[in-house]
Amino acid sequence: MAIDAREDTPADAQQGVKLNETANRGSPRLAARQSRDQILEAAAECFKENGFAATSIDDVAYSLGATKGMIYHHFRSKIDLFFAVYQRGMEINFEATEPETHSHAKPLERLARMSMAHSVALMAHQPFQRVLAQGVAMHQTGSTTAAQRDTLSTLIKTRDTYEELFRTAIEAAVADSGTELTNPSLASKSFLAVLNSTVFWYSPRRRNATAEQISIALDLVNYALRGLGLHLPEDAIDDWKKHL
Amino acid sequence: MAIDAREDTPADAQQGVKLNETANRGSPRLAARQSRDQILEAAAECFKENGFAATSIDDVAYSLGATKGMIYHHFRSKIDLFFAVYQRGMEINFEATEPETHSHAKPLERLARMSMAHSVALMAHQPFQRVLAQGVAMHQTGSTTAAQRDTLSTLIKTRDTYEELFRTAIEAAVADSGTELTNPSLASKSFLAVLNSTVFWYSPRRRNATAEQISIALDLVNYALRGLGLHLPEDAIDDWKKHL
DNA sequence: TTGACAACATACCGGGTAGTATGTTCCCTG
DNA sequence: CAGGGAACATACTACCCGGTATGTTGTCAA
Repeated sequence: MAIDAREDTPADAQQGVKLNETANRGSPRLAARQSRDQILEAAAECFKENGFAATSIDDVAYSLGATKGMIYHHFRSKIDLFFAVYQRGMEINFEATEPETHSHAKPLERLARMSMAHSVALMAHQPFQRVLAQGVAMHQTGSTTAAQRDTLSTLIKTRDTYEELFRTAIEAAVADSGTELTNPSLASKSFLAVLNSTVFWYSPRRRNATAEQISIALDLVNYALRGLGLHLPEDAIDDWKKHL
Repeated sequence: MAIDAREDTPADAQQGVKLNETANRGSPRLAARQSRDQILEAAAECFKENGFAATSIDDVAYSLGATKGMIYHHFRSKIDLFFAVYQRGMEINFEATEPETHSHAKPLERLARMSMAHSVALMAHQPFQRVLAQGVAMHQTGSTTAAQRDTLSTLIKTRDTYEELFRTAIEAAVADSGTELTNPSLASKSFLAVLNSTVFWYSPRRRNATAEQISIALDLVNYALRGLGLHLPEDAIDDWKKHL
């Protein structure tokens, strides 16, 4: 009986689409998890659209066909909801990229694989990624209370360790190529700036845009690597092109 | 008598610093211009700190030691103020970069000079540049009324022509080098992404940070050019290093 | 001198929104 | 088959903030 749990298509999270009123009947814990996930996706979409400050809890609730009470049942405050979305965004990135760091491939190929994974994940989960960007901007400035600043700092540290993944991979690849970087910190910042640039202009064309995303990612990775003085071998490129 | 007009140091635009109460006595037009400029800088700072939506007119007024009435005397609405700041930011960029486009130097050097000018201006006027970024983000999403969307579109077009400056300079430099770009649009986007990346992490150390800024800009331009498959000649690099 | 106007400050209004307090409806356990 | 609690919805409040209406002061032109 626990399985009238709906397989929600993401498209279900649209404006005014009432949640199945007989839903959330199974294990309460499971139901809560699903609701929470739906809130996170809806919130990510809203935050992406209008930014944190300009998004009201009612906006998020309405996009779920639910009410404010529901959201405050799952999250203590608006900022808490934002933090949760941020965290989910980081989880997405880690799950996409971290496995590649354990690859036994050569440093250059490992870096390339990480970069491709990162870039594609970025385009595939745009709303969450824009929230990440907002969170970083938030951290540089004023997030009112001390408690908020604390949690935010914690979240940013997660991001820092994520960037650290690339930093070490970059240095390994450069060292392996026999060259050297004048300013490793700046280089890795620039490297990620290229990969992250899609956040500001990319929006998926249609369903199953993965081919398009891979193609873009390949170009970006190529550019970013050349900036470091590295070059992706032809066979590796062809390997990726098969996926499109 | 028109010159008790103060030479305002930027540091004067601090929280709670009352404007000289006997100021703005000279030509009313001149006084208005000064007030307007002060508002623009204060607003840029506030928008940079907390973002457009989270910044109140009272915030901006308070940072000037003035009141809401003063600001509404110079600007019709909050969004109008934002647009004015945006426009000022674009003016800054054009004044810095556009002269270099008329240079008779070789395409590569011209592109390099443009990029350096752009990058340094970006770091020297950070608050305005962050407002530019916000404006772009705003444009991608929802800016309520139709009139606002119109003016915003106009402003974005200014930005597009600015990017066009780089686009053509990039293609000229690449063509001159004998190579070719697989995807010119993506390449120029990546190129600017590198140069613009400072907006998200750079904050000036102390007074007269121009040396630091030039040094950073040089690294960024180097990276961005290599991404295109180009290389800045050593003597050009040395030329810039003299300025530091 | 006067009065018109620029350049503000003060006072106030109304809509929107974060957060809360309180129902209501199921489910699941004992 | 109670009744406790999870998972919401409804109703309400208090506050913030954009915008306006109005007051005040100095200046300049006639």
